[in-house]
Amino acid sequence: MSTTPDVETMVSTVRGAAKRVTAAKRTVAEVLVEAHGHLTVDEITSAVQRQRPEVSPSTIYRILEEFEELELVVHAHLGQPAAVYHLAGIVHGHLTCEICQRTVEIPSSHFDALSRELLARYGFQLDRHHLALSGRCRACRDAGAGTAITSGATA
Amino acid sequence: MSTTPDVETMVSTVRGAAKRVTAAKRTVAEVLVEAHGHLTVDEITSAVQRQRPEVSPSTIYRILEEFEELELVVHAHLGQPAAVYHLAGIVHGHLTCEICQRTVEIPSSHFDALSRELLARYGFQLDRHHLALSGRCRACRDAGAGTAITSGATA
DNA sequence: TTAGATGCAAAGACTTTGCGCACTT
DNA sequence: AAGTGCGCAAAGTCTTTGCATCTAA
Repeated sequence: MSTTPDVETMVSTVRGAAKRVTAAKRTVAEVLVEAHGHLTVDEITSAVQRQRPEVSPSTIYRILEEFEELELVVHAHLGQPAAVYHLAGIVHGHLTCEICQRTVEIPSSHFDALSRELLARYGFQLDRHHLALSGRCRACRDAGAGTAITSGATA
Repeated sequence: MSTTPDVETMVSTVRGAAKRVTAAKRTVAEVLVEAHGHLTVDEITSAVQRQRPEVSPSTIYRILEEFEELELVVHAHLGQPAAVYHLAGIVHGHLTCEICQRTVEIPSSHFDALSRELLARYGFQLDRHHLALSGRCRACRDAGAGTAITSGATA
């Protein structure tokens, strides 16, 4: 039921919800489908503007909000202030290193036991789309805090 | 090693770090010690200003930053954009309901197994001070999304 | 045709920064 | 006395909102 949507599916969903299919929406959908990791609104905006320079950030926000209501995308808050978005259906957890800020995606199955425990003990239904944990990645731990950013930037 | 600090301990730590002990810092320390849950900067500011109206938010930010460097406090990002702060030593996880925004604190022991798994599998050292998960609390699940805010506000 | 979507600009929430004076040491 | 820390105000980042216009249906 939660397979990664493609552009056509997304377009159909929008249409099916009695919303309008616009060029901006189509482009955002394309960008999200082509992107592999998570993208900030800024990144999405830049990518969209490469094709359609007139599209404004506020429109991106509105489109993402709509896509989220339609359960086409989900967002998460990782280490940085700006939220990141990715397609729904790619259900996974995020491990963000608080030193180098890099994020690793891990299968959400790692959360199975915890999830069951939280439900049983607290009646709390874990949202598997928003799983974000912070800590220190191996590289930064090895480097001993501080001298961490060796190879790249955000993944 | 990580017992909850009291005001005196905090003051000593500040002094020991060759930082100055000011009225504002003392008041922030008091507020944090007296508070039981986590507080936003806004809440801390209001509480501090009740005693010292001249203290400005920017000072609170600077003091919290210093306290965090001294490992006296930690902050976490729960559902809302504003970060929340609490004393270090109160190591626990946070479960935030994405409907009613209420947060429950749970013992971090729930994360033991997951923590071991992440370390073994990814070399990722989970930061037990920043544990924040979102999902739906029992009340909101029972109420069936939407009609959720029945009793109170943020805990 | 007509209501939803967009673009632009302004406002809003949260946080950071610059600067000169006050206060701790 | 010396220099850190503070108050105030301005700027910065991320996000939301208002409104006139445009456009998908």
